[in-house]
Amino acid sequence: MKIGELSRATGTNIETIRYYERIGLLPEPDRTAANYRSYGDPHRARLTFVRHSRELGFTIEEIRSLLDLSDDPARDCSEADRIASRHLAQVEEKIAQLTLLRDELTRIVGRCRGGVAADCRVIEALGDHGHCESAH
Amino acid sequence: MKIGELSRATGTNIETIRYYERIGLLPEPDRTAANYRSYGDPHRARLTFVRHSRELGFTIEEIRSLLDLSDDPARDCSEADRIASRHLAQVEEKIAQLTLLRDELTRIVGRCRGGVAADCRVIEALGDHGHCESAH
DNA sequence: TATGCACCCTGTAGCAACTACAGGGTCAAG
DNA sequence: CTTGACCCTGTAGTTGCTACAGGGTGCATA
Repeated sequence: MKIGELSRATGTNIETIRYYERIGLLPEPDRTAANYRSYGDPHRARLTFVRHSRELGFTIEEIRSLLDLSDDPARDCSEADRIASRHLAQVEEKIAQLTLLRDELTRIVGRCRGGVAADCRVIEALGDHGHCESAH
Repeated sequence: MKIGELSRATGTNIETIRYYERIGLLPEPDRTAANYRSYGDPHRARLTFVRHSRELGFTIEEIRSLLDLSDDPARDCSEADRIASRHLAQVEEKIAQLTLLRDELTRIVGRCRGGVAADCRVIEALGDHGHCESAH
């Protein structure tokens, strides 16, 4: 399959596929006589793995480790679990942070009573951390 | 006050202060005879505004608009409210996304039973979107 | 007086993870 | 035989910083 087909099959931008190849996340595919990239099912599976992992928020380096692991079926699975667990912890931390932030923003937005900028409670709140209820 | 003092007073990296000046978020300060930047209270207040807004997740461009607004006290406050409300909506959207993601990751991590990579449920789940319960 | 040290300056390059060209080649249909 | 869709390489841009390299300044101490 050519790069456009792989792109459609996986919902990945063509430029992104070439980028993944450039950084060594995807192997270099064979080329046709016209120097077009030619992909097979293993490429598609690997790209699907990468995209799915990216959607779940794993970094490229984490994905590299996970791919290394799956390329070596005899290795112990615990590293995959460790990477995923650590990532889960980061996501939970991010949710906690954003929740504080949302509460703060809700308070700030709620203060708006219209009028001119000189009296704007939103602008006032942004300039003065003292109005905040939580650390962020 | 010199840049190091401003840095300590606002908890902002020196390089970041110079970066904000370069992109026009902070005005160019006066210079001493030795060409050192010399800041006053208005600079500190403006930088505090910027940092606080950044902590709340506003983009540089949003902050630019908010600063323009506060520089012109006669303008209507509604744009500030609009920017903050839109940002709040984005934060809520992000929380919702991350919550789905967290649930998916929790499911994936929970599947790990140890063993070798060939049988790894984590790696399997990453390679196959079909295991997922929600869109992400 | 020398010298160390903390601080300041400019300018440029790097980070993540793409995205967007510019400027060209290939191929099948009408 | 030309039009249009597709492909190629290489480079530069995005956001919001951060990290140098290579230099100058200012003050205290030996």
